[in-house]
Amino acid sequence: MIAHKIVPNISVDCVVFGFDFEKLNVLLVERELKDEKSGEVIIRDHTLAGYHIFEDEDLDSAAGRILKGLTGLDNIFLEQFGAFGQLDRVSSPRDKRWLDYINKGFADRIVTVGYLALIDNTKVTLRLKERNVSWFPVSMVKEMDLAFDHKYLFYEALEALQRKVKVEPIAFELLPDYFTLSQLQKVYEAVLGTSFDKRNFRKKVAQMHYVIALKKKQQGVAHKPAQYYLFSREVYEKTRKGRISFII
Amino acid sequence: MIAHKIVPNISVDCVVFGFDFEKLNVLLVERELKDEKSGEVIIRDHTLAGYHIFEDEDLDSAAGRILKGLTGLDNIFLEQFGAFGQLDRVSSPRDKRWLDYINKGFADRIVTVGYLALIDNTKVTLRLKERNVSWFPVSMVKEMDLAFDHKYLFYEALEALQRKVKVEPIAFELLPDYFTLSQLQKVYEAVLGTSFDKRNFRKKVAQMHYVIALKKKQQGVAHKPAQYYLFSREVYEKTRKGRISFII
DNA sequence: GCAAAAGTGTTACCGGTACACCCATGC
DNA sequence: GCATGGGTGTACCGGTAACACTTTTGC
Repeated sequence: MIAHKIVPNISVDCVVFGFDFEKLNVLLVERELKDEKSGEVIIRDHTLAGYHIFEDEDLDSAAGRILKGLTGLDNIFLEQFGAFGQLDRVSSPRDKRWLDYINKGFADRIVTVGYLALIDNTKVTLRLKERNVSWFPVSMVKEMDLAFDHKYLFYEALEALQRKVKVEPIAFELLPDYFTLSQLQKVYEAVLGTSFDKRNFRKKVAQMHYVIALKKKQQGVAHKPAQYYLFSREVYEKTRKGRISFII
Repeated sequence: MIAHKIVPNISVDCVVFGFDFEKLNVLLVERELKDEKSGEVIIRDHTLAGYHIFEDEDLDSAAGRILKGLTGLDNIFLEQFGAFGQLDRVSSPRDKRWLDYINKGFADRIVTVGYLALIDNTKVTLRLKERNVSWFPVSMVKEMDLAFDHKYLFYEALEALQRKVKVEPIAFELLPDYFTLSQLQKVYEAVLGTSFDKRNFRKKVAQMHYVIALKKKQQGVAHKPAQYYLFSREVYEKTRKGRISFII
């Protein structure tokens, strides 16, 4: 393995969202520091998935590399939601102690670029146990301790997700390749924190010609089996409407 | 004046838009390099308004500082539209030569944070002539030479502006405090590159209760004088609709 | 046969769009 | 009085929202 030189004052942090057909979850990494002598736990909290960028990679590659490391997946949906450079973002006593401890030559002043990542839960559950990484319901984050300004970054990412999901077909990134309309509805509801009328929802989806019914149906379920659908990006790109009107 | 230490590998670049009641313009800084002996012009092109951040300021402050320097204005509308860290963004021969020439200790690898700035033209026209800075019609940029990846940044900013203007009340940032409805319509048209029906546009504005008619009317114009309006952010914040529906 | 989720239509209202003429002012 | 931009209403259409029952399957 080649040793890459890190850029000491620039990092990327990924807010990775996943959907378990019930609720929206976020991927967090456990951070633990024990006193070397007493074994007493000094720090135990969580961080976003992030790391410094390398001298020889750009920002998107750095984010991709981090996600690949955590999930084993390439081609994850990734989009910036902001750059954060507050002077004090890395300087709480707890965080300073942590930085001293890991001692990798990071700067005191770190600007981080936040990436929103959406992943299909069904493709990753396996790999997570190998690492101190796990899914947490989005609703639980507000009671958790997160390192640095990561709680702030998390909420910025969540807002970006909520904004974008209304306007771009990104909800599909949280679902498997084949999904039912109920699952699709639940993603939207989980992300936006609302609920929709089933019939109206389906009428709307019916107008999205890029959501295509398959021959396949659910099997082995104790109710009327649902039709599977897929999202076609090609059809989307061809048929997207150029809505020019602006909103009140 | 205190000497601030710059961060050699992090900059901000501001894409400053202005509106002259006709078309959308962008503020660009002339860059010129002459050969010391022959006086021959080696580089003459334009750059965005940008500079490295200082060790003791955050990203927003850096952008604010740069704008203050160019326009004399505080409280300009400022919003990030992305962070850019391509490995080659600063490495064309021309740009390398320029960096050698100014020789301020910048790094080879610079990550820049792009800021979208919207300013009220009527408040700045005075100060510009003092500097090698001027307004260019947005439509002219495609034929211009811009430094580094600034043309790319410019178009990213323009797209961000077009996206946001449909969804947030930022068009007002490009207008004076008091404006007529025709002026408002023209801003939207200039930004989005479309045209709207006058009656429909006014019906829409009538539903924006945060656009408030004043007693004042235009004076000295060779036609029916127009009513002035103002944008009230307070009313906007109070009455904004929580549209939850998503778009096809 | 019953529990569980899938699937389906109608009506009422509102917002969007298309479209043409009169008004107030300066010169 | 004429040129210039300001200002206004109506009819149609399509999208959104509210609402309840039947269907298919596993057990």
